[in-house]
Amino acid sequence: MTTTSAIKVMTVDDHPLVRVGIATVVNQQPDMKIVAEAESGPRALELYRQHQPDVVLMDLRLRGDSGARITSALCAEFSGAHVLVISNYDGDEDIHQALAAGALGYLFKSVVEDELVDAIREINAGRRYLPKGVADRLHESESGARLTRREDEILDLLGKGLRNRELGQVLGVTEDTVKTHLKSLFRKLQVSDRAEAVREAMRRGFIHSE
Amino acid sequence: MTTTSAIKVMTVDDHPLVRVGIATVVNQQPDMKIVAEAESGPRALELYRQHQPDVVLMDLRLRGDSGARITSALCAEFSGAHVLVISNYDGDEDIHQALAAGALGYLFKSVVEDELVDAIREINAGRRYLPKGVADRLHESESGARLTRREDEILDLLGKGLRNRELGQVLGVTEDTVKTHLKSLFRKLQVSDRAEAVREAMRRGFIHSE
DNA sequence: CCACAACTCACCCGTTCGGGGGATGGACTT
DNA sequence: AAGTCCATCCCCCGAACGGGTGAGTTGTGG
Repeated sequence: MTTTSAIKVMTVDDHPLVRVGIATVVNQQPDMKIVAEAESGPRALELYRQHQPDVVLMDLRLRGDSGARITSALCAEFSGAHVLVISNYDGDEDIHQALAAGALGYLFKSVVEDELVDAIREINAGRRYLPKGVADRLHESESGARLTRREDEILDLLGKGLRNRELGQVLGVTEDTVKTHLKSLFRKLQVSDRAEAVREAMRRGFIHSE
Repeated sequence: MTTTSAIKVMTVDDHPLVRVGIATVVNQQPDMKIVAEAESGPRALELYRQHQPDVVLMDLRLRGDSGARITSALCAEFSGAHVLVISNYDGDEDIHQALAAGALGYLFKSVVEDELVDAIREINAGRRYLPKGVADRLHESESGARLTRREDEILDLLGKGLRNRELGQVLGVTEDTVKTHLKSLFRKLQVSDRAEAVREAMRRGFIHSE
C-alpha cells in the first residue's frame, strides 16, 4: 500500500489536548495523515508553506488571533487552500465570518470522530460541509441581521458600560447619531435594551468576553 | 512490569475529540491509564461506581449539565473522589464553584501534555493543583465580590432585557427592592449599568450565553 | 443617473435608570 | 444581647434611555 494518496492534514488550534485528539483520530484513518500542527496564526502560514497540506482544520478562536483572519490570509496566499473550521461556538456570526473568509466547511467541537473524518474527505474533494441546520440559519442571518460597521463598533462599546454621550465622543459623532444607530441595532437584534443587546451579541458571536 | 500501581483515570467531557486527546496523552504514560470515559453527568456517576477511578478529569461545562454539580454529586457519594477540573474558561466564578464543589485541582484546556500528567499525579496523591496565578485570584474574589442569592438571580435575568418592574414581578418583589439589589450588584461588580454588568458577569463566569 | 444603503443630525416625549438617603424584620454569629 | 448580613420596602430626583419621525449627505452599484 502506498501513501501517495493519503490526505495531508494540518491542525491549527492553541489547545494541545485538542490537537492530540484530532491527530489521533485522523492518523487512525488509512487515507489521511497529520503532517503539521500549528498553535498560532503565523505558525499556520509558515507550516502551510512548508507542507502544503490538502486540508486545514482551523480553530476559530485562538489566543488573541481569529481563525477567520488566518483563513483569509491562507486563502489569499494559497487560493486552493481547503479549510475546515472547527469551533466550540455556534454563534451565527462566527460561522458567517468563517465562510466569508473562505472556509469550505464548519464543524462543532462536539463532533464525533466519524463526522470529522467524513468532513475532511468532503473538504478535501473541494465540497462544502456544514452541520444540519446551520445552512438554514445562514440564510436567515444573511437576510435578517447583518450589522453595519458603525453598529458593530457601537456593539463593542456597549458592553463596556459607556453611555450614549460617551459612545458619541469615542466615535466622534453626536449623541443623537448614536441613538439612531442603537435603534436600528436593537431592531436588527430584536432586543429592547442594551443589556439584552450585549447578551444577544455574545450569543451570536458578534462580541466576546474573553 | 505489573499494572497494579497504574493510576486509574476517568474523563468526563462531552467533546469526543477532547476525550481522545486526553486519553491518548494519559495512556502514553506508563503509570496511568484511562479506565472510563463519560460524556454526561449521569454517565459519570454510573461509570465511577463501576470503575472506581483514582482520578476524575472533569469538564466544567457540559451540554446542559454543570461540572460543578457533578463534582458535588460525586464527592457526596464517594468522599474519597479525586476530581481535577479541566475547563476552557478562566472565569473566577467557575473556578470557585469547582473547588467549592470538592474538586482538588483546576486546569485550563490550554495546558500542555506535561502539565496534565503532572496534575494527575498530584491529584492522585490527594494534593491540590492550581495553575500559577489562580490561587491569588481566588483570594481576591473571596474577599471582594461574592454575590448573594438574590443578586445572582437578578443577574441571570438582566441579560434577558427585563426592566426593573418586570424583574420584580418575576421574583415576586417590589421594583424598589430590585433596584436595591441592583445597586449593590453594580457596586460589587464595579460597573455602572446593566449592560456592563452582563458582560462582566459573563467574563467572570456568573452567567453564560450558551 | 438614479436608487439604495449607510451615516449623520435633530427634536419630542414618556419611561426607565442609577444613585442617594433611610427603615424594618429575620437569620446567623459571636 | 449586640453585631452583621440579607432581603425587603420606601422616597426623591436628575440623568439617561427608547422610540417615533423627519431629513441632509455621502458613496456604491445597478
